[in-house]
Amino acid sequence: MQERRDEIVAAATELLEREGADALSMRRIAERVGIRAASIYKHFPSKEALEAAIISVAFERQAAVFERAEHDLVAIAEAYRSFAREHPHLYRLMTERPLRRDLLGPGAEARAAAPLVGATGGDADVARAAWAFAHGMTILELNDRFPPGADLDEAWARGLSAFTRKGRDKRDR
Amino acid sequence: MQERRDEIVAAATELLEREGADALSMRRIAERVGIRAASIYKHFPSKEALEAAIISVAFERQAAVFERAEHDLVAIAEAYRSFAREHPHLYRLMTERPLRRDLLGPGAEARAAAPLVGATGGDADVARAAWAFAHGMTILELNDRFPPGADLDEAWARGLSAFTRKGRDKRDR
DNA sequence: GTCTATACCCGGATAGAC
DNA sequence: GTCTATCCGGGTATAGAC
Repeated sequence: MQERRDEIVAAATELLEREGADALSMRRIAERVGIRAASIYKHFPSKEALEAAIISVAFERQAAVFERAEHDLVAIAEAYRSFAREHPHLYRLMTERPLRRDLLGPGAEARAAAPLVGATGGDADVARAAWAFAHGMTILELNDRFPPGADLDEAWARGLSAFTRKGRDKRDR
Repeated sequence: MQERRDEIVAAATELLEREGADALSMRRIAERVGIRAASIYKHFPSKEALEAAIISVAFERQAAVFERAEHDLVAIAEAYRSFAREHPHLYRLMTERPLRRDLLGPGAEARAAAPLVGATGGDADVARAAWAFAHGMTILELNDRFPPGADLDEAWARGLSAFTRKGRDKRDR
């Protein structure tokens, strides 16, 4: 009977994506499933555990998307940005707090990260820098922090060129 | 009698820095000032307005720090990271939500941003990319998102070199 | 400009019956 | 595994006296 568990995670994810983190209460989640809030505790020990399940599924979805852009840093960056724009509340839940890794599905985080590591030639420092850039652009855009007229495509291009051989050649030519 | 107003902002900032965003309630703030929560509404129309005042002061503090690192991107980046590590909860308040610019002190945001724009030679796209990188590194570090052994100094160096002439020369040599 | 009192709403979580 | 009932806590904000 893991089906009910999955159903709760799916309902919670949909609620989060539609209405944001403030709407993600045990009562609202239960309402969507058609049960009472207390019953969720038969499937998850705490709200935190349920959130970790939401995040685990989201990592797997991300991994599936990133793998399709295999080994191309620019394509991965585009997929990263698109995922966040399509699921802004989910993306925030995934990134804006420390991760409860002990509650995540095993390997989920690593699977989501693998394509980027591959695309940066296995250099972990460069991969981290590239991720930081991508996350920074993404979250600042979601939070409306750039000025209204800002050309974000151009800012992305300027930043990404730092992490690609081709980009450096082009800029320094 | 703006003194009381300033006193409230100072008390709220201290409370935020010590105990984090969850502790920042009108009741807790008032307690620190030695008044009742209801009295705060004689000085601020809403909690949001009080938060905006906290952020305005924080921008001015940031501006003062960044100006000391004038025109040197690496020095500004170091100051940026240091500010966030010294005031993590304040930094989160400043960055993790859309800004209520209509409630901020005039020019505060621009003064904090000016040193970075200057250091990137006035190229707004590069300045935005550099800011995104710095924010991404900073917030991911604050949220413990990098692996335990990660060499963040090195990741910072790799990313920053993208935005400096010197860095590019060195890497491509 | 501060107080008391309160309206009004929400949250996570547990006990115990069925 | 679901329910009802409840505990216990918290929050922003307002009314009206002083």
